[in-house]
Amino acid sequence: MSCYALIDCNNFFVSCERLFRPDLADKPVAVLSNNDGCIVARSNEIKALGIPMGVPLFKVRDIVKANRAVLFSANFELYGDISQRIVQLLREETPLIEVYSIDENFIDLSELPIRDRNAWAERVRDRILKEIGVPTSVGVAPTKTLAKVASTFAKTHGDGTWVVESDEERQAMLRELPIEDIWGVGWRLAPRLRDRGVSWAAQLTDASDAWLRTQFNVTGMRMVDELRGIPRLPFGDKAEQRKTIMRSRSFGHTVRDYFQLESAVAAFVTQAAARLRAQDSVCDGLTIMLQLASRDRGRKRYISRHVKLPEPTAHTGQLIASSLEGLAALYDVEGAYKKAGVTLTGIVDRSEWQLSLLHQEHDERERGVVLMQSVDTLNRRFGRGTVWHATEAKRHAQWQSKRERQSPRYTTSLTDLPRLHR
DNA sequence: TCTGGGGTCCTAGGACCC
DNA sequence: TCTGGGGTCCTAGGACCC
Repeated sequence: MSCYALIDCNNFFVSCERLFRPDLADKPVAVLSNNDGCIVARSNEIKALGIPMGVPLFKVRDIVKANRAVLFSANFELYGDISQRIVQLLREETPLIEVYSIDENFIDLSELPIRDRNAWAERVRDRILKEIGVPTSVGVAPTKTLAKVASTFAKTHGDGTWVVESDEERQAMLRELPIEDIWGVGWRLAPRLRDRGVSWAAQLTDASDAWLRTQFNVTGMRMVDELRGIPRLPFGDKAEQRKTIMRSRSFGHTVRDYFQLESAVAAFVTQAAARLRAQDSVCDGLTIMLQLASRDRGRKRYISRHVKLPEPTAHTGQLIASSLEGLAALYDVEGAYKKAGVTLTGIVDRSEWQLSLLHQEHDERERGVVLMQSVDTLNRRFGRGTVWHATEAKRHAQWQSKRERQSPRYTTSLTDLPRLHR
């Protein structure tokens, strides 16, 4: 039978900040999103104050102040580095790992010769806590969705671990799981299901497929199967192959100047293209998106334009050229913009696409790919932005987000090393 | 001609997660 | 309680073509 583990880092960004600030161990601590806009990570003390996930900072400013909560701007360089150390540790356990997000890793335990899964889960949890210093919740179950549920039970019902071995245990867990806590049921679906008398996950797995199909699309049906113990989600490398890749950022200030938009778009394309090459793919189109500074009855307004590429590519220069066509078509001198973004679409494996190529064209394209790979290697080794495209023109980069409360890059920059003595 | 069927591409936006 | 972040996937509806 299939068996997956989810290793979920508790309050991850907060845990990373606390690694170098032990004085904050039992204080209310939160981490903000880019541009210091929303709260995206909360210590238990912050959660206890009733501050929800993703809330805009301005809405909770008073309660933050009254409780002397400590706020940090997001420091992704630090979190990314700690995350990589955890992945490395897990790889010592098994190569069958899927890096799901910066703070979540799945492991396929199906084929591993483990006699006692409880003991395994506890040992892994202990290792990450002792060797890296980050507390985790480890859930083990027959599907990825159930492992995710188990990891939340590890927090609420267990001592950091929760293992589902039998079908009785699976059903017992689902009888205690409110539908809104299911991975894939959000604020829209949950009230609708409750209206129809469904409050617990077990009621979903017991429902007839005919009825379920009237409530869910393909994604929802997949989710129910997963809860029933039937794996429907891909695992491993395949799961990391994105069908779309997006990079976007809100500006620190409203932007009107075309050249600043150009430099922002070029920077986003550069990042997205590196991600595209990292999964060894090419794309055949891209969409440029701008968010307008003005609102329509409180709603955000977006405009977008899709550009079809002359041929599939992963070449940053070609992608930037096409993206600027799209930007020029969207741009209005009268416009004021809050945010820009780029989405790469029509993504296919490079090998798949190469099969359709003629021989003589092949060499020339291959040289472009090799050049780009060298750029990626340099930027990986010496830091993002070591080699960059002229259009990114740093002198125009006044669109950068706000980061007013960022902690030092303790682990990735020599100038930011913690000091023991003055 | 405004029409009927079917396919594809684009835009806008919904829904969810962290 | 549904948005002052970022990201992915999905779908409805319109335009356009055959």
